[in-house]
Amino acid sequence: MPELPEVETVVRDLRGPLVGKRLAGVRTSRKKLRRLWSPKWNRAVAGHTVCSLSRRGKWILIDLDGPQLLIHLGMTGQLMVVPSRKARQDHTHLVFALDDGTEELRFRDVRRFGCATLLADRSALMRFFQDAKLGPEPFELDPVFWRKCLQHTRRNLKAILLDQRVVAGVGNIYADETIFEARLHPRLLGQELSRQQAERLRMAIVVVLRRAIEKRGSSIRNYVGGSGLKGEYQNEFRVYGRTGKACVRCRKPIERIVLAGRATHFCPQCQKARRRKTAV
DNA sequence: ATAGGCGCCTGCTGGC
DNA sequence: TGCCAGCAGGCGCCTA
Repeated sequence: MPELPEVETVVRDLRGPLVGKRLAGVRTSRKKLRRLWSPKWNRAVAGHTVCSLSRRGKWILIDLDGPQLLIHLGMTGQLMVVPSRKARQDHTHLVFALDDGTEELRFRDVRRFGCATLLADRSALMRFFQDAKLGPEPFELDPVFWRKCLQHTRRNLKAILLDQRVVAGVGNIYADETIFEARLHPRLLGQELSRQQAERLRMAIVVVLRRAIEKRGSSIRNYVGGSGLKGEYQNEFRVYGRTGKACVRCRKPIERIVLAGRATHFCPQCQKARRRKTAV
């Protein structure tokens, strides 16, 4: 479910119900997440107030006015504030009681590819992202840096867009939609792009992600934002999940291949395999 | 440097 | 109808 637009939607939805609230206590399930929640963090969190919520790539950052709570939703993670009386759904791994305990913040993750971790302060947070070599936000992607990432690599466009060190937040859906928007073939190599094509791709990322955020992300399967409202961008997919269906531009059937180990959808007519030979 | 494969998990769908 | 392979929005690790 969660790529950048979905994570951004969750963060926006949760600001209202969460900012200013005090975390009273933490309860954990026995099942282990990818990065195990350490019991000693329970005390480190208790009594702290949520100062702000933000997003970095696909990470959710909860600033506890000192300690930094970091959550990644993986493939199936959900984060929501609900009345405590409401029955806990299966696969709820972390529960933070809020204020007087009438409400709680719940982290639920069916496949447990997500994780939650606590860092001591902002500088630890900086170090965390540095160690991960997390790339820039798509909306602040410097054209010169971007070109450098493409110029000398023999990786294909799909692999490059999925690489969080190049640009943070793009996943499988938005990679396909972005490459279609730029009218490039996903199998093209970074080094094969002309300067204009590289710039077209960079702008396509921004266009696609902005639009997806406007539509509150994509709800395929059962994704809902932090408020329980569904996303609508799935109704605007032009290639993702449309194998065999007519291209919205040229009516040719959309094809599905595997690149970088992931299902990849594209229009064989609109997205040319080879860059046009430039007359020298 | 880079592609490809696997593993981590659970649940749903489509084809037989 | 029932079963099971295949597939799913992420990511880290290993090998060649």
